[in-house]
Amino acid sequence: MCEKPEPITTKAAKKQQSILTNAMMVFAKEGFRNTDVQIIADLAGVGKGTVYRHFGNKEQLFLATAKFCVERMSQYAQQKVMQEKTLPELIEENGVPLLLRKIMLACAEFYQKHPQTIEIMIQERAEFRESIYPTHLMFREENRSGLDGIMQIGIDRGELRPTNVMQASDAITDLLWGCLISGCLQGQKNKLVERVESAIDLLLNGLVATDRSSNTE
Amino acid sequence: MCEKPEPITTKAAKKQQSILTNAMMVFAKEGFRNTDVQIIADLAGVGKGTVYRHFGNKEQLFLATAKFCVERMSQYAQQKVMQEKTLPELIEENGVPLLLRKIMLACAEFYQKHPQTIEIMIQERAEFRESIYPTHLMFREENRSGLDGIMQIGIDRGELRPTNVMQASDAITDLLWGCLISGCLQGQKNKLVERVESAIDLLLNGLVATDRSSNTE
Amino acid sequence: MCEKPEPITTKAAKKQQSILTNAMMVFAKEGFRNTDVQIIADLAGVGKGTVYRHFGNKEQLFLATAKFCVERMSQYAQQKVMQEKTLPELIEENGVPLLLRKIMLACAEFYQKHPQTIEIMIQERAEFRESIYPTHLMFREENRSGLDGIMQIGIDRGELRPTNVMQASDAITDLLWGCLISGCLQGQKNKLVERVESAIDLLLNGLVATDRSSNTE
Amino acid sequence: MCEKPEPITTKAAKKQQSILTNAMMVFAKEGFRNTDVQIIADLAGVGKGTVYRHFGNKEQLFLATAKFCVERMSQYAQQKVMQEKTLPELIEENGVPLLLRKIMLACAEFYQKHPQTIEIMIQERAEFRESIYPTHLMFREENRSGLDGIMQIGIDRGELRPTNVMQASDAITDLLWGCLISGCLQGQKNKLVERVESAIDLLLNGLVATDRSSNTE
DNA sequence: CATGAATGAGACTTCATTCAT
DNA sequence: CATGAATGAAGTCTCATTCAT
Repeated sequence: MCEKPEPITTKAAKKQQSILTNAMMVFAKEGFRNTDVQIIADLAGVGKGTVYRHFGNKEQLFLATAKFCVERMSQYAQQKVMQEKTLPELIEENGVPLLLRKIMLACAEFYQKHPQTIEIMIQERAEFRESIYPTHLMFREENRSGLDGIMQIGIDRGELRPTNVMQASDAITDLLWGCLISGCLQGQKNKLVERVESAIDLLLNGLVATDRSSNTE
Repeated sequence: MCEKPEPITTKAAKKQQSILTNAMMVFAKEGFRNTDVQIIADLAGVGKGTVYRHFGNKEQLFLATAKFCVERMSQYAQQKVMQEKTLPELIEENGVPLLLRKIMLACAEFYQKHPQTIEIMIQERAEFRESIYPTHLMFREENRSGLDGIMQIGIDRGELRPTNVMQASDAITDLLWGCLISGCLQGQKNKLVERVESAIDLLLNGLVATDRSSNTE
Repeated sequence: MCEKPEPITTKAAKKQQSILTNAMMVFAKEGFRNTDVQIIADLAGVGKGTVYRHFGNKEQLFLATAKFCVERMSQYAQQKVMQEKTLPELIEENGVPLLLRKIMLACAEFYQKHPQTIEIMIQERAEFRESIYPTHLMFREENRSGLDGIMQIGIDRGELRPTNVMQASDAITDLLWGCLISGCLQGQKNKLVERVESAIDLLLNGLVATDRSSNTE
Repeated sequence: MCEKPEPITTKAAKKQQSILTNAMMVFAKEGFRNTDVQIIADLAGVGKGTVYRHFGNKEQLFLATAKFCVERMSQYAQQKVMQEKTLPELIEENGVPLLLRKIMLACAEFYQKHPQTIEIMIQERAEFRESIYPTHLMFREENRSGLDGIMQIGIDRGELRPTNVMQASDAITDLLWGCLISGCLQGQKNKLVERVESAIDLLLNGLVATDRSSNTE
């Protein structure tokens, strides 16, 4: 039961985790510039010096926090969508449109549970502007080929209209982010999933009436 | 008629304009917290005290700047789309889908010309979070009924699929914002229009292949 | 009586003077690193920000203080020795050996009155080491040609032994500094003049018995 | 009796030596306040705690370093000058003036080889000011009687002019220090010996032309 | 009404010292 | 006895805001 898993690594890691978790909360709540590192240290139950020992300076602490957030998101979505299956299995099971929907909803779920992550991304841009490449976009780039691949398969399978795959990837991701950010700004952090859901459905099926003989009938 | 364009007020107004314009540039480039009010005063060619006399404090200066940005955007889009015509005329001329497309592109055009506006919106959230309602969302709310109305007409005319109008409005606006922000973050401020264009087209027509009957046939 | 001399320049200059004077005292008493700029500000009766406004940062404040010290020394010695006369007049009046003696004693007098200056020079070296050229050595370089010139004249007049002028200049200045520093370190800041006096006399006349004929006779 | 040269003590002594040697280098290069004890510990290959165990605190470590420097100097000069001979033998061999010259040059040689020692002395004053009696002056005091004695003998032997012995001792030592410090500050650490040599020669023989009888002849 | 010098609260960061391991 | 992670006091510097001129 009590397997005693590497005590040394664990203790140091625990402390780092604690600092990052609290940093996430405080940065999200107060904003980067408005955050006093002392507060984070206090909440994490460590001295201010310890925070600096581990992360160097406030900027690096923030960047580490941003990375931490995105990684948690990545893990969550991976687990939620994949559930130990392979991509072909998932496509076979769901079909491409439904799979895309599931992926987006999995992301939305995470952000609804941890809306601080969105605030952190906004803070990151607000503070660093062009000087760094946004953490969550790095995640997006890393997974872009996956998304593009799925879309291509969807087109090949005749489930998606034959469109430019990259533009479609951008559109679906931009839509997700638009929903998340607007949702946050409107103070509806607890309705992110449904907002994303309805938006994705509209994107998948289109707003325009498909001709459509049937309508006039 | 209006023979004396009150020179005094005008001079004061000019100064305010100058301050706001420079504030916009500096806030967008440096971020709210990283901006020294002195710099804005210098660029505007006035003393620091004057800035404070006109705007009270740094926060109010920023908020005035944000409002200034959004109003400029509003004017631009209005003019670009309406061109002295009435809404019914526009719909008759373009049809609803094309009109929606035009509206979105007009907005995108403005933001591509003045990407600082996007940065300002990000700064606004980053600094004030829940404490104020975002300036650009106020614009969105004000024009929501217009957008909703157009969509309803589209549905009634059989040009749009019969969907929840408010959800569709949200989706199209979220998509716009997603494109703008992601475009900015990716350092592609000069491709905002084409990004919005391809995304809107996808949203209008949908990703999923329609009347698949024909495909399988 | 009350001539009202340029009030603007004077007021700003007065404040700078006040800051420098107090900086000199505090730096000399506490050492550069051990000095809190706040203390200097308090003593000068200004805010900390004012000190930074005028001098940029602590290092520049210190360097300005060092320069201030050396300039005061320079003025003092100039006035004390020259007394409105020209160099030839002085030489004619005193002869070279006596003039050298007077110069050294004038310097020594200043340092005895303001021993902080010596401490400042020590601090300068202690803090900046090779990174800057010592302020008081710059003064020394500037006046080197003068000293060398006097010595050359002394040799030409047969009052000084024909030695290497530059080495002699170095020796006499090094002796001065050795006296000043050692005097300070031994806590005999109020005996600097007499220490210098006796040392200079020994250097002028030499330690070795001049054979010499007369002695053995 | 003491056949086992206590290996434990020796090992500890080795560590102390290593710490002191490295402390000397770092203190001389970085200055007292700018030195991070961690750096010394790293260079010495021990933990920071060990440094504190051995020396108590940073100040005591520095003072120990200063003492270490002066002792090394003392040993060097002793060995270089005395070479297993007694004082009378040396005087007989060289005569007093030449012996004085040798002593000064021996000191200068050491400082030229280890100019850090000079920096350490400057640091000592810069940091501690009146609070401690300078380490190298303690050495000077200890050997003062020796120097005074030699001078007295020189006078008695008719080799030196009959001057105040203590003043002469001070002058010659001050001259040495003036040369060392000025040489260092001018960035001529590798010319200390020649600087001292020429200065001492001038002090011994004087600047003023002697027996001017011959001149007028 | 405009100005910009002065202010000082506030936040980052360093590093001497301690102490649990 | 050695270590080095943790601590927090202390000091630098910035900049929003004020106010005398």
